[in-house]
Amino acid sequence: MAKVAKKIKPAEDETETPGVGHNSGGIQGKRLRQIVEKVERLEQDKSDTAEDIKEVYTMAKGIGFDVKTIRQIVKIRKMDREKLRAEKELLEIYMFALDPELAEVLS
Amino acid sequence: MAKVAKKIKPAEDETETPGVGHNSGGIQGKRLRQIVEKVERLEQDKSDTAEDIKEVYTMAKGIGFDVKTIRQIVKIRKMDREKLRAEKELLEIYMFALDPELAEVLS
Amino acid sequence: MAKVAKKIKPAEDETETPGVGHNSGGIQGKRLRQIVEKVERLEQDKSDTAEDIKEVYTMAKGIGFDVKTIRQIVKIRKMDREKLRAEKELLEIYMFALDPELAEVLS
Amino acid sequence: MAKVAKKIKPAEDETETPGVGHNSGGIQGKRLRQIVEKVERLEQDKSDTAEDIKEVYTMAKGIGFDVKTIRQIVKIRKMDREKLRAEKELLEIYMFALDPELAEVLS
DNA sequence: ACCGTGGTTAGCTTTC
DNA sequence: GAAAGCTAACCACGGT
Repeated sequence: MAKVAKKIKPAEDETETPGVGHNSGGIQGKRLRQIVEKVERLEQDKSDTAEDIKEVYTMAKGIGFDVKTIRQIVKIRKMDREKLRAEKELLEIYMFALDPELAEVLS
Repeated sequence: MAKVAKKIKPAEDETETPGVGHNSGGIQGKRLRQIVEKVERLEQDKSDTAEDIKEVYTMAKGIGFDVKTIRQIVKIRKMDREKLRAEKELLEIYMFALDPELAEVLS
Repeated sequence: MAKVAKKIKPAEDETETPGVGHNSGGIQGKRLRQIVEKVERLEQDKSDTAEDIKEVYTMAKGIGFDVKTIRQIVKIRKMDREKLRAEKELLEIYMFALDPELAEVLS
Repeated sequence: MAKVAKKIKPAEDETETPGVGHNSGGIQGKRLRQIVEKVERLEQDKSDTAEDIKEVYTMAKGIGFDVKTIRQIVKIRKMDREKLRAEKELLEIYMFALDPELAEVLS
């Protein structure tokens, strides 16, 4: 179910009643617009970067590399990194189990 | 099976023998590494940006906004933009139909 | 790895031991075959329909219409429908924000 | 580049000048609408069938089968069929090379 | 080179 | 409130 600001109390204080009330043009409406625009800018960045990645692959292909292979390499290296991270995390859990204070210090 | 460099001719010229052959440590190996690392950096950027977006939503939720609503707004605004783009494209197609030369000039 | 039947209990009851075990020729194997064939029939339908769509476009082209234009029109009309749906959804979210109980009644 | 009916001749005969002209409301406009609606109906069929496939998988999952595995099976069987078809085609080519007339009769 | 499809992942929902 | 199931975005692939 959709709650937008479940149980909106009578709203004495503007700063505590955001959401989608009738004061959309007020201070909160401004805030909302800022948030929306911020998200949109970030999503634009994201797809720009995706474009850049595509370009790199296109270039690589242009000089004779096989794109599919490179994708595989990137994927495998990523898996390696994640595996490493997981192992590191496990190590920390062990350390914490053996000596919580020391683990806290080292982290 | 992955073909990495279709034209595996004797390779007299380094610049024409990319791929991941046994000369991985050579000039092409270096080039490949550069490409892979470039892609990895860009993908890191991309997921960093995804993180930022998440943070914005989390923050918005913290000050009382409903995340679902904001997502929906962002989605609709995006659809608006895409629809506009699609209509513009259709218009161009129509113009070509009516007068290809004029359309060419205006584009 | 592919897990086919997580709960591999001793299987006294056929109805609770599906999967692709060694009893492939048994009751469950039969069931599996039915499912696979059902899916295959449906996928056949799907690509048949895709063929039909292609034929319509080919015919349209044959009588002088521009396929790209028609595709664009279809796409825009689809976007219209989706946008309408999205806006309706947003409206509901807003209504919940303003008065959850009333919204519940109206939905 | 977008051509909608490249080089539209002066159009003396309505039946030979479809496309996107200014007579959109006329006989050709009607024809266009029929085509668009036909495509839309077929695309609806297509996604309905896709829905049906999903349902089958959901049901299969419900009785304990692993969906991913079944997908693999369907895919492999499809590849088999295509391979068979390719081999059959190759056989026909051979037969045609050896005895064109006989091949013609058998096809 | 683009479009459409299929598979994967993440977010949202629902249940315990 | 956490865990499981489901929907929808994302991404890589194959065909045209």
